[in-house]
Amino acid sequence: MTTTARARVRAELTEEIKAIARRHVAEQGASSLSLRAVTRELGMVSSAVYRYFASRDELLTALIVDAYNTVAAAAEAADATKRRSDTRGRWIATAHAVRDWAKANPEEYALIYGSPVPGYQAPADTIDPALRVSLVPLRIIVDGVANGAITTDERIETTRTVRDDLAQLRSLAAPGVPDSVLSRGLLVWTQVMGAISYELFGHLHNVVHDDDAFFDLQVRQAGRYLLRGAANPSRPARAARGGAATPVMAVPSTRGRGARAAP
Amino acid sequence: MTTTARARVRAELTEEIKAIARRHVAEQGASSLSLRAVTRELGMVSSAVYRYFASRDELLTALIVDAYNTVAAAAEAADATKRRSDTRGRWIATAHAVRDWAKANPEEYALIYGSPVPGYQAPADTIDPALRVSLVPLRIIVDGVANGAITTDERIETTRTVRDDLAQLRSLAAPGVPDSVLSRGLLVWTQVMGAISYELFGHLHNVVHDDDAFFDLQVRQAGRYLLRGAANPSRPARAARGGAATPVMAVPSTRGRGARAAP
DNA sequence: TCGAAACGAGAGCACTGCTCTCGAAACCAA
DNA sequence: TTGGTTTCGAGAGCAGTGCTCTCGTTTCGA
Repeated sequence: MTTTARARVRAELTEEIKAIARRHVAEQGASSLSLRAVTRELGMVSSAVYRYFASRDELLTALIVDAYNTVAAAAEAADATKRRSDTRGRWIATAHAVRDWAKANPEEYALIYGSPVPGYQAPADTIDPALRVSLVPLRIIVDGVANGAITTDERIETTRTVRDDLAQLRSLAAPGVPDSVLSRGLLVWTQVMGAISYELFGHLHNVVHDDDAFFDLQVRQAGRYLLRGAANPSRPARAARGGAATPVMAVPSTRGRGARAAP
Repeated sequence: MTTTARARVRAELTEEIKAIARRHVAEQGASSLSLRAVTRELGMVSSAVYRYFASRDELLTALIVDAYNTVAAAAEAADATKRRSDTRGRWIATAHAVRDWAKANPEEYALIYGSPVPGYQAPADTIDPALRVSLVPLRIIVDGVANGAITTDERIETTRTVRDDLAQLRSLAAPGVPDSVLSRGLLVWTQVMGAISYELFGHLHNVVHDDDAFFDLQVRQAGRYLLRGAANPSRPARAARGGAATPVMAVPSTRGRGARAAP
């Protein structure tokens, strides 16, 4: 209403600067983003951009915030395609959505989940959007525990400090989720992000060739673990129920036989 | 023997350049590494460094190779402190060693496991040292399968292409390890790296405060999964056959009750 | 011993982020 | 409508960067 013409054109120009910068980042990476190149493309002179962003880092921060929000939106949308009670389906869909976004926007992914570009400071503006992404898997876990899809019989040992951390996280975003499941959830989530980073940053080159199918396998395997936890040690590979701990060294050793095909 | 004086001083100077560059990277990050600053500290003029490294990227590549080798050495040393049959202990020690190195050398960790700094090319010189790191957990898994510490009864479904990838990896570095365990191993390893990256890059700020204890918890939890796989679905939460399992839906729903302490 | 190779110094190019100044335009209140 | 204030873009300039090229000097190897 009371938006003056100047304010409107300012908002538009700010958005335009971000759009061009985003394209440059997507094309050549964040480290080689040049303010001068952006303003050149806008027909402006380099000093003019400082009316809109105080520094190059501030522009990058704006891009980071946008990136967090778009990947969060993608995750939320994928999550919403499944029935709320379909814990496994929601998990798989969310993980794939994040990876798909990452593969479509690798430089933006690197911008937010790779090494921090400037020094080490994470500006306060970025923590809320960053949190928004993590809330998706957390909600899935909350629902999964509530409807029984996630088993809660696992027991963990840890320090008082970690239990406090988990309690705080529970009170903020994961009501009803016991420590063991909360820790398991963080575990599988960091696994998803680690797998995406490993793939995108080339650490699986020449090892995995069918990236799509491999990620799908990993996400399903991790999902199974998320829902059920680790197998009980007192019921080991042996068929025995009578206790029977794992028979260490009872399996024929395959050491020293060199490379050999396996099942 | 036949090393001329010139060759010797050249090797020394090359090493000195790398040392100074490494210090600069550790202090201010890789993105702000300046060749001119390095040569200035050496008392040389900027153009002289090009007699030793063809470009800034080539210097960074040398640092990357060194970083891979030092973290690999740290992992190998930690692995060697445990008995070979102690699969769980070796796993935990190796994971902690990598994290300890990462925390002691965060910028170098970011250099090799963060977003690739230059464009996307991973020079051929870096793939062998990078592989060296991954061989440590692979050896642990090979030994664990051989001596029965790792259960092999899990079954996975995936494509022919992924099975081929796994078979190739098995023939190269993991003899005797079935697909399911190999995939599980890659899963927990990417989890470890994901957890380290998450912590180092600040994604757990204000969520986890006792980083050390939390990482230890996660590594132990992941280690349990690595050894045993996920719990069996065919023996579900129902209180089937003597084995005290989780009663699905028999637990009072905690949704909507807000924050509540959990076991 | 002598030609060739390697080396360091220096100047220079094109580029960067960022600061400062200055005149014009837009805003808002009297 | 007028006049003071704020906002804006342009331009020049500073310090810094990676990298190239040239030019004497030093060292090597036949």
